[in-house]
Amino acid sequence: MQDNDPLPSTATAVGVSRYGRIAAQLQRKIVDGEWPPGAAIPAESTLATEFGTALGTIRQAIAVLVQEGLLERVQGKGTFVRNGLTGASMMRFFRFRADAGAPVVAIPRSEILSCRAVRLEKSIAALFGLDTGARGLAISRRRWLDDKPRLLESIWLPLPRCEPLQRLPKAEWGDLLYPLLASQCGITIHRAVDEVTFRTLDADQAELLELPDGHPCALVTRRAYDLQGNCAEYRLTQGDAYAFRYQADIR
Amino acid sequence: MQDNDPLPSTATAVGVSRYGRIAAQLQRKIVDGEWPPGAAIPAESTLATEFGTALGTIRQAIAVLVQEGLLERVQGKGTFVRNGLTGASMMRFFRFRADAGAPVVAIPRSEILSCRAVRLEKSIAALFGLDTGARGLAISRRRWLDDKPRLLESIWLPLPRCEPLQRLPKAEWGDLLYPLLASQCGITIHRAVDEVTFRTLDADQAELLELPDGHPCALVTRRAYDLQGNCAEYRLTQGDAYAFRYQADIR
DNA sequence: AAGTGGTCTAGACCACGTA
DNA sequence: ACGTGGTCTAGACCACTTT
Repeated sequence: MQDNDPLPSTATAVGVSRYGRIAAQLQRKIVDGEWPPGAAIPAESTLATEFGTALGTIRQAIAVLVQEGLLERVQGKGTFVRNGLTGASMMRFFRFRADAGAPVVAIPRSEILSCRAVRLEKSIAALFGLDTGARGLAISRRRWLDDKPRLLESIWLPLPRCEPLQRLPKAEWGDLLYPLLASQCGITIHRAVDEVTFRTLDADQAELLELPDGHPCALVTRRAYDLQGNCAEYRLTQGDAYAFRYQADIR
Repeated sequence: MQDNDPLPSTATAVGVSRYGRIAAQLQRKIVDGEWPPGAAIPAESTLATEFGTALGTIRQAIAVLVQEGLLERVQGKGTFVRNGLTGASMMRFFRFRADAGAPVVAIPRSEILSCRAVRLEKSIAALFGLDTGARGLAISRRRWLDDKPRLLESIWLPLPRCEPLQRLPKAEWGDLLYPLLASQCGITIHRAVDEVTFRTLDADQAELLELPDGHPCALVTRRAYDLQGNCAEYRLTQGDAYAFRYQADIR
């Protein structure tokens, strides 16, 4: 019987139970990239003999990570490491295009207005777990759908980690940030917390969105977290309030 | 070994598995009121002998209902039927009071502006599973916090079921609807789906909320469901858009 | 046919809450 | 001390997917 280190690692609610410790060890393998996104993890029976426990215990450990959204079980095929968020989910807050009932899943085109290294505001630095005055990347984007400007985004990223993006030519950015964070910086965004409030647009913002000055807008504030649970992005997104729609399920 | 009816009953995703069927049977007991909200259900071991299955199978059945939000397990004490929603959760969408960081949990005072029987709009009747032209209860409320009007609510209820409310004097309504639905009509609200959009107030609404005409407002559309999964309430809530705040967790 | 996860059994001992 | 749910074992057979 091997009975390894407790390994409280990150966010996994690890009590002292066997399956909790195993779950933490499996999570470590995912976080360290030993089991990359999309890959299948060893079969339950294999893990059971490896860890020297009963099958049911391994199943319980896997259930924890499935619940956390890190793993996905597929009957008859295996258990797979989930890919991170793509970032396309931002559109779920807005209902652009004709309300033909069809949920909009199209990815809006991204136009990078600016991208430069800055000294991070105190609160953002703290969010990233950095010291006050630490450097970060500040990105400003405008996003288009159906040849109309729809969203304005201000994005902050921690700078030692996201340095590769600084040297990347704008032409190679593409329309989605998270795949870029994965390929260039090795950061997998796995969870995000969004907060929605309402504001009005100032003159500059209104002009960029081709809306009247003072027009009401929805402001979505996003904190995105990597596999280790560290915040790796702070983002403000603004769009026409009248195009805003959000659905919440309350149990 | 007893192997009772399949009992697909309501929303429980009942495949053909043993624990699925047992989950459906347990749910039936809750829905029928045999196990009322707050009560403890029999111990796992008791249920296991009653159903003639292994303990683990019962545990799996209970897990399904816990996931659905119908049951709650408490270590060392037992497994309990959860109380329905209180309705106080509407306030989680708004941040009134000074932004002292403290989440507002206070229940706003309810002022009933009107309450009368009407012919339901086609779409609402369909939502309730009633024929077009069926009757319903239409309620208009204004809700106060800190001696200021904060929210306007329009509520529709299906009428054969909610008849007791029609005869109830306004003085006895109190501030929350759902406890009233439970005590007067035997309806337990167990789940709700909210949708948030953005509007502006018309003159009448603005006056009632003591805001300027045309002021931006958030509109929350709610469909509330009872234990059987039938819709038992349709509600529109409007409040100052600049006091609106909603947080969403994306995994 | 072989391998995977899904279901199920019949036990055991532990941790927690209450009396 | 007792009853509850929480953890764990060492098997078994089934359903699904791929070779």
